[in-house]
Amino acid sequence: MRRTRFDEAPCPIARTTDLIGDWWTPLVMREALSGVRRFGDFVERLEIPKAVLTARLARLVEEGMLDRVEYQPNPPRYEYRLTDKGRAFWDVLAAMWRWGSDWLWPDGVPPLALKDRETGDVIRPLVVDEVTGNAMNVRTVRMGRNPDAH
Amino acid sequence: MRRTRFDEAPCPIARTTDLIGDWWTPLVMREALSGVRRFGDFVERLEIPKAVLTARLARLVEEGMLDRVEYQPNPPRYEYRLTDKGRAFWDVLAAMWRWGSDWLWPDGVPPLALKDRETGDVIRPLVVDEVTGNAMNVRTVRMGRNPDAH
DNA sequence: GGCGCATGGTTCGTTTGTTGAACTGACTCC
DNA sequence: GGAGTCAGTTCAACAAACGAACCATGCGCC
Repeated sequence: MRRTRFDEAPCPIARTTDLIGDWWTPLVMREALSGVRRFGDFVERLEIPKAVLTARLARLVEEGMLDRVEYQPNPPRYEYRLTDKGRAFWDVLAAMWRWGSDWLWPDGVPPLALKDRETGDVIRPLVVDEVTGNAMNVRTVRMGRNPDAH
Repeated sequence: MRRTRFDEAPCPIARTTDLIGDWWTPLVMREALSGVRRFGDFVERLEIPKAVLTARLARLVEEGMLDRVEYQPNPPRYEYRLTDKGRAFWDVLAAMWRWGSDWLWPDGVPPLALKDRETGDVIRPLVVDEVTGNAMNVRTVRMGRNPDAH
């Protein structure tokens, strides 16, 4: 089942897809972002085959989304800690959360919601343009040469 | 050993991952959102194996992200048109675009940028809370029971 | 009326990733 | 010294991805 790579693509979507474009990596990141650090906890919470988890964690460490840190010397035991890069990835998962909530429960509403940790208010992620604050819309956007390139 | 499915998961991230968690579907959607409709154009632009494209398009049609529309009767020829659900998926790709731009060009900046179709201004997608307008941040968020459920 | 071209696929052999169960190795606690 | 903990590795079966070849229908051209 060999797999085509996009890690050298000129498009940020393609490179991101290369990194997280499988059915386990986003869930591993979801767990990591919920505070999971240990191999056994990932296995238990996701029911992911251990061999697959080993491979995914290795890639995420290699890509700098997680750090593999020894948390006890004897016997050596390692845990996986989020880096800034990994933490920033939350935005992508939040966008997936919103779209999934809006479109993948045809007969109602998902049982889970995102909430503010302090106030408990429901949070609804929305993708906007940082400058104008306007919601995204494909029709008003195009891809073009980056004026800051070179 | 079929791949593990998450389409009945209670978590929107998991269901979304089930749908787009592979290395072609996000790119097929990227092309669809750039206006590509025809089988041959997807093949040409992505260099995707035709059998794989056939499978991906079938899934996207089944899930209601694309419509398969006959655009000529003799010989019958079909094209793939975005639905509202598919168009809404742009937000997820925009979040991936932003994260990829920020983190996957360690030695510079990607050659491509998103621009406003009218003004040409560079657009930087950002994920915020719809109510407060504040940027997302994992640390201030938790997942919990949806108060609107049931 | 036969020939090549366009288009939207299907078929198929090979390669490679996924799965899940069994196993490992270093250490601790009793 | 036996059971338990934990972070993995190994292995065999299977399924999916790859890419090249092939197919089917109709069109315009000579």
